[in-house]
Amino acid sequence: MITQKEIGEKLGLSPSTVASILGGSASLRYSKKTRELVVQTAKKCGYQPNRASRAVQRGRSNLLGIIHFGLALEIARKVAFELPQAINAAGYDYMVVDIQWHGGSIERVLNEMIQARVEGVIISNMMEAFGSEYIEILNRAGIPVVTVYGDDRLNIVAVSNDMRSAFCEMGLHLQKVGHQCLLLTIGESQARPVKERIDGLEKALGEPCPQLKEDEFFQGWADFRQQTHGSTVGIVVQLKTKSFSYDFAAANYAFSQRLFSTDILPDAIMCSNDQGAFGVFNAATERGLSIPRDLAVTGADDDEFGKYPMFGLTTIRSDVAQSCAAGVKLLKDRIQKKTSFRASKIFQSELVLRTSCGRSNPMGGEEVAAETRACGQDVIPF
Amino acid sequence: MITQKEIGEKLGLSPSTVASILGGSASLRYSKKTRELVVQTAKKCGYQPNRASRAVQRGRSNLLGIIHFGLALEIARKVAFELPQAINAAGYDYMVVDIQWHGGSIERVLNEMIQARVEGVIISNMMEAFGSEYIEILNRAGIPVVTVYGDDRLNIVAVSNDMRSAFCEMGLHLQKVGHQCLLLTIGESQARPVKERIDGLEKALGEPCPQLKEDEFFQGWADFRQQTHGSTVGIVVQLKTKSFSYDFAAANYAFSQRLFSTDILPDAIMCSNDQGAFGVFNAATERGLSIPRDLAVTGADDDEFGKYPMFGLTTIRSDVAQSCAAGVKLLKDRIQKKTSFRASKIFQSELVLRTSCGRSNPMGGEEVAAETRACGQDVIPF
DNA sequence: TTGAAAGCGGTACCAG
DNA sequence: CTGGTACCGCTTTCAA
Repeated sequence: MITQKEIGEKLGLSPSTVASILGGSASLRYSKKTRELVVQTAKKCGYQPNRASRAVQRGRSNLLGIIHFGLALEIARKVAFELPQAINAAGYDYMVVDIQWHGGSIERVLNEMIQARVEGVIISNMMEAFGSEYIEILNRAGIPVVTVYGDDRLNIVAVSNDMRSAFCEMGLHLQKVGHQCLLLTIGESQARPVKERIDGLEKALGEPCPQLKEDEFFQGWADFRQQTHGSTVGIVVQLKTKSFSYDFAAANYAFSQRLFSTDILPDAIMCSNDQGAFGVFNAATERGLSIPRDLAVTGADDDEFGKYPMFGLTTIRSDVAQSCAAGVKLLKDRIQKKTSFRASKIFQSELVLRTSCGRSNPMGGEEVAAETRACGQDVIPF
Repeated sequence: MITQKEIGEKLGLSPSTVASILGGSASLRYSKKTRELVVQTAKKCGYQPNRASRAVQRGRSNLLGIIHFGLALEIARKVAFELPQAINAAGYDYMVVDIQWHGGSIERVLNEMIQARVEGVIISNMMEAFGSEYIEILNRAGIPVVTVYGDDRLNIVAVSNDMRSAFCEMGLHLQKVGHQCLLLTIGESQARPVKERIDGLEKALGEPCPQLKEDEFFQGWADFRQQTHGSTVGIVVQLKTKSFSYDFAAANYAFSQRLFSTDILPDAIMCSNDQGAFGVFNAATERGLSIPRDLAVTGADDDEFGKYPMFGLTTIRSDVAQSCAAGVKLLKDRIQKKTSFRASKIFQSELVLRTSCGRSNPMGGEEVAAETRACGQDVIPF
């Protein structure tokens, strides 16, 4: 790989001349002839600036770090797709790391980022495993952090969509079409996105829901169903999920198998995301149950698969590009010290009504005709 | 972020002393007291080496580049998961880029890699869009290239699994259980992994198959089916897929809808991958067809979803970790000039028999009982 | 056992 | 218009 110095030697020019011309900063002061000569030679020899040298000299890397927690969820892949574009648009380059790629070692991932001297970090779908001790590591290194679709309990700047309003709307709709016993499945996380889902359901029901672990739930399920028959109720069931991976499909599949084997069905199962809903669908099919005839199922995230008539999944859609762009903007502001205070951002989502929740009008022809409804409002707290 | 120089100033030591101790190379020559002092101080102050400075001085980045073409396919995500681990195990760090993240601009991605001075590049699931002009760019920059599950027509070192043997085995099995008219759907790529699938099917049939574009296929389908009734035949149908994205599910869904609307069914549809098979499943369900009662469907890649009883998808399983490790090893050898010649590697795969291909014995209890059968042999050509 | 010094590939400032 | 020079953070060699 050719260097500026070598180009200078080739042309009988000093390295600083070549540097000024290729660096672009003061290139206009040089004669057109020299400029063209240098630029042409550089191109001919395939010169590309050395990012590392530039970073050393400038004292800044121009890099933002992106941290993922696995890309199994389609929503995470949407973020993975949008963030780099938003970052480039903001004039930064980026480096991507997935906690899973390092066997779950968060510390190692953070050290890589610090060694690369990233100027800021964006964490996608931040899980609880990312505790305050890790935020502290980044703080000590002077690296600001923003999370997109993550937990904001650690006093981090967070961008998210208003899942509370969305799940409330969904709960209201389920009631409207006649469902009374609503079951919400969540994972082991107690992070904000999860809390919002629960809050939303409770708001729709007008009362708090019991929140049970899987085993507790099955101990009381039969009695509960009998006693509450005829009234509108909700239960939150906390499923076991592996840490560092979102195996919602498997968790909801296993839970549904067990649930269906009791032969006592709720009216609707609301899953935290579409992956979970697919797990319910699989268990239902296996058991010979039909959705939505025997029970309704809903998800969240608007995965591609849910659009197919096999599922026709009622879900919640968020504008991922919007959130990613906002996250990058907030991070850039923090890097440039434009904001010293916490300035999270919440966007509204859309309720997408398809067939799985038992709507009256059936699906259309070639494509599933989906209604959508805006949920929540764009909010800037603090 | 503290530097070695600053640690030296703090302790009244010269920067080179600090450097030698923290760099590890010659640290044993220093007194135990000095060593511990430096190491403790560094830890206390959160010192982390500056990757860029180190790269500048050493003249090498210690980085390998990973290029993806989208992570929608589960097999691509498996590669994304395994490669970093294999790379770290080989003593390198890595940078990851997805062509999709840059709106499909391969050139831009390559320039990022070159500017980061990666010492080698691994391309995952390389598509045809990655033409010889791009290989040429990397060659000129002196960067060796290896592809895992990619095309090897460009004279690149390639690691792959023996899809020819696997598809042959699958074709033979389908015949064994009574299927005669076998339809193989492929995308627009003519890359080696695709060719191998076709070759495998043709080997199983003992004769070449006609290869048709979607429209051509439907022109002759009814006649063809009638004329070949009672004999074992195969057709390859080339579906339209978007470049830079593997939307196999959508392509196979659309094709199957059209196919099923003719009311003339093949005995089996073999898809290039499981995603495609899911598309067929969706179209079949929509049409009220049952798999495998009305027709058989097979895939490849062994996606998680295919294991569920909803699909019970017969598929082909490859050891991704094995291929990734081999790819990294080949790349490392090329970087260290241990191999000047082409040395690709082919591993065997496994045929996973589930219910979708219409086997006699039905699925078991909790899990789908799958038979598996080894396909092909580990081969080192050249 | 320690430190001085050269150098990696750039950037940026200033003198001529 | 062009070139000299200092410097960024780190590595490595060699002399003390």
